[in-house]
Amino acid sequence: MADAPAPDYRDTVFLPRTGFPMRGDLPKREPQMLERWQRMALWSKLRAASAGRPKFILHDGPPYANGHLHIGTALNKILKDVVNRGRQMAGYDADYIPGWDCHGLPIEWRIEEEYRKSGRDKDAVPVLDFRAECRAYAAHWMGVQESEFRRLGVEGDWANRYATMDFASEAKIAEEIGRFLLNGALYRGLRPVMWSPVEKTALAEAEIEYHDHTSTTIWVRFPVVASAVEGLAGASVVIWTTTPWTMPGNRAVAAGEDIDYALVHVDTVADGALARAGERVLIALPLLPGFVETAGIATHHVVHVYKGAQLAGAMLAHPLRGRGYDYDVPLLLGDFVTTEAGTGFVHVAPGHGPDDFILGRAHGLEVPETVGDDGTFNAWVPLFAGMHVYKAADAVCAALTDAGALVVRGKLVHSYPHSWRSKAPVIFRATPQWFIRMDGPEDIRGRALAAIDATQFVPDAGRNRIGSMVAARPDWCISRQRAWGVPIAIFVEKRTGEPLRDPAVMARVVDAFRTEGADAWYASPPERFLGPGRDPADYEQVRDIVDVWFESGSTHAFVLEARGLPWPADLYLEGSDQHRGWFHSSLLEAVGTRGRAPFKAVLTHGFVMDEQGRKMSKSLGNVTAPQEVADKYGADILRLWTMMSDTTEDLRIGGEILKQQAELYRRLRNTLRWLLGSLDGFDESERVDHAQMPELERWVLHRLTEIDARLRRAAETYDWTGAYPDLHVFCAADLSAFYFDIRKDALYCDRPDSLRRRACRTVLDMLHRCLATWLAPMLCFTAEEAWVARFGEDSSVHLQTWPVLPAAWSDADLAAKWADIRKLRGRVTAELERARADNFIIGSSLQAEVTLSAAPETSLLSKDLWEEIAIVSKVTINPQSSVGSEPMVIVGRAPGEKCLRCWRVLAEVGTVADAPGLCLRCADAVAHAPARQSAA
RNA sequence: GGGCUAGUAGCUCAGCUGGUUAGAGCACACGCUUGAUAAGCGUGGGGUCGGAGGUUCAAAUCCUCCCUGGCCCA
Repeated sequence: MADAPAPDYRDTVFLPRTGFPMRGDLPKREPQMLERWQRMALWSKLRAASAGRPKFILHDGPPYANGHLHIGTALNKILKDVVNRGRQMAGYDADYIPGWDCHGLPIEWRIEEEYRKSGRDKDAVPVLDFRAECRAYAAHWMGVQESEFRRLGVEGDWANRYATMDFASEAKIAEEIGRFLLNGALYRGLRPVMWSPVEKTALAEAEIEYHDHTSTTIWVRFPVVASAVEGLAGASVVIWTTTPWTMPGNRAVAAGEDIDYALVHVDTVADGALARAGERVLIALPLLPGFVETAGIATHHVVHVYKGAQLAGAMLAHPLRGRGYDYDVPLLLGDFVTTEAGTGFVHVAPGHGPDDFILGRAHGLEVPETVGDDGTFNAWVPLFAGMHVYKAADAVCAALTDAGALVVRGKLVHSYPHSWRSKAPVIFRATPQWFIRMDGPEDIRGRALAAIDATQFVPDAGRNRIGSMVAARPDWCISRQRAWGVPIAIFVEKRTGEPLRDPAVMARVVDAFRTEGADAWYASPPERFLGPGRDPADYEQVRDIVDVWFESGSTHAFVLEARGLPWPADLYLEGSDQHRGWFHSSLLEAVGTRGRAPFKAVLTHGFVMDEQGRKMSKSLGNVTAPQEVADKYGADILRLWTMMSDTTEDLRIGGEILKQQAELYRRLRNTLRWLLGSLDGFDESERVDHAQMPELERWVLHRLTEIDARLRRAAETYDWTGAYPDLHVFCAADLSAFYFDIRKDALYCDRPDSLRRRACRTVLDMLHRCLATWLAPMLCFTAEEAWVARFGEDSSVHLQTWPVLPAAWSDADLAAKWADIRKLRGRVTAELERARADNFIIGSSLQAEVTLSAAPETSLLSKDLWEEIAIVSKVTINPQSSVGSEPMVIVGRAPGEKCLRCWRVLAEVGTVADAPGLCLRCADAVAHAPARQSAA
């Protein structure tokens, strides 16, 4: 007996047992999960299961069908997916229809590029063939992006996704334009627009970017020919401009009302200066010193100083008078004139600038169309006909010099608008365009502002941002001179110049588009739409297409309304750049046609930066691609990253950050794994009522009610920031490091019928159900795996709703008490550590005996419970506590032998006959518990 | 250049209606465990709260300016 081997009790211990692997192996497992959901038709099951519940509609803002997903698009879609799944599991019917934006310049540009590469001429190709190529291109990328979105776990009605190029969409877009036509808000006007001579089209603000550009600057004399003011006869007004090519379009000069202007007599000039001794010029007084130097004026004296208001009304000569520019040029007042640069006089060309246009219109000036589509001067323009405006500087300067009008010529590097596609500089050019008016009888602006007030913004700063834009924006120019889009399918009566406002014509157009697509506009003769009784010769068929922002601004009409979904949508969710983009155009479109916003709430997120907070760019090599993350770590890791970030601000991503996310994931996964293992063989008969549970279990259930409230609030308000980090802390700090660690003893070693163990397993069951369903919106793959591991292949966590927790579980007093308990426990673990480090008294905490004294907290629990909570073998509570002093913790070696089964060190070990090396509890357990079944 | 917005430990975030030695998780170091084990537990180090002024008895928290990012606009 003395040398008999120690009995091995390992098989009598209830260790965790589960097939749920420790390692996620997500890149491999996730695609299999996607196939499984496809097989089980999860989407239709979801819709069927939630039929009759309150609808939740997040209306998808369409990404552009061009190229692979980038991280920002992935972030956006994941966030949408979590919001949708969250609402679904909170008890709604969250129907989600993803969609794409298909028309527009970028795709058209790509097709043109292919043409150029293969030496084909775009203009020689029939427009319908060209459009067909664009359509095929967009369709291709829609397919690519769909599979990339789905790989990220994004769930939605993919089979019925929408696209702006669907025939039904094109028809609806035409119909929406028709609404503006019929209600009078649509008009044709001449306007200076940003025009790209390279692409031969007007550009939207979104299509413009600013780069440095070197411009020729000129100072030019405008001789005064008539003025009510004494002493101006024979003098010249000097203007300054950075765009010499606009001189042929000059029709006025503007001065500032309150600016002081000096009448200067030039006495002497430097050699080579174009300024002339003896001449008199007008210059804004603050700008005189700079001008004198620039113009090479050696000596001068100021004859008189006038206010701008005094000068107004003077009549000037165009500097090229006698060379085809013989009209008079009035001197007007403009509030846009400043003395920051130039001469304080602004040359006004109504066809070439917004300020110029507005001032010209106010004074009834002509708006000459001096420049054609291709950026060359029109044939009627004297001196410069046929010349390209970018190459006109020398010619204009030569002509001005010849006319004796040029005072100085210089160069300036400044920020100048360029086309974002061709990178070429753009010009302002007056062209006929179609507009939706903001301040007509329809009062789109006023109603849009009211709609903004009535909308919930998350975060609230968005309201201010979109509000100031709407308040300040000009009329909406919706026409584009391009091929790939929905035509502005209307006719203009040649006799009156008025658009034809006939609902029957609109209806014919819409019907044709619905069955044949917008190509019908190009493929059919006009009489098909005009109908009988109208002579096509009397009408001009508009060939412009509509701004793509108008199309995407109409998605609410063809995705929600046309499909019978609730309108307005509950939520629009996009990046913060969409304040000027989709939120904005959707708002104006819906307000203009339906009088209110198409959304009840707007959520915005920030942009994704690299780990240093810098913008991602190929040249910096700091780009993180969502596909690579999914392939290397798994989509759940990317989803986790999204939800662990503060999405209201810009977020960061990179190698280190992703590694950290993988660590966070491991904690969540192992929590689920241990739960599953510890619930092995769980039977309903084990359940214990809340009232019979130990306080520790009731405390866990209390914590569940807190997390539950947190998540439900997130689902309701869409503000998920911090919700999942809180859940993670719960798993790490409350469960793994505290509750699980404490309960391992009871779970592994107690008799299966012990109340303590049954209560624990009851709680573990609840924990598993809560964690799996709570994590499901974020970790859609892993949560499913953890659900199926317990409830079988036919089940799905996504068909569940979040458990409704009994209100009785919430117990604030208990929470306060256990906060104190954990504080004291912290002192014990710190003391145990010191005992380990300093004196090598103990290794495992079960080798320790702890004496607690001198504080009221020690009486919070009984000696036995302190042993449980502190995971030590013996606790002694010293009754001689003096109230109010710091608790004293003394650590020693626990007396007795180590129980071979539960490893507690107790004096009682070995006292039971037939149970060598066991404590009383374990002896009892071994005697009464059947040997464990071997794992299946 | 203008509007909006941010800058708290190596990382992700709390704290910010001004008030005890600024917190958490992760990472890191050290240790324990070897019955969650390519896991688990504990202890610890680490921050002049972007910078400079100012208000106040007291500022990460309020004000001003500056620096560095970001989005939008010009």
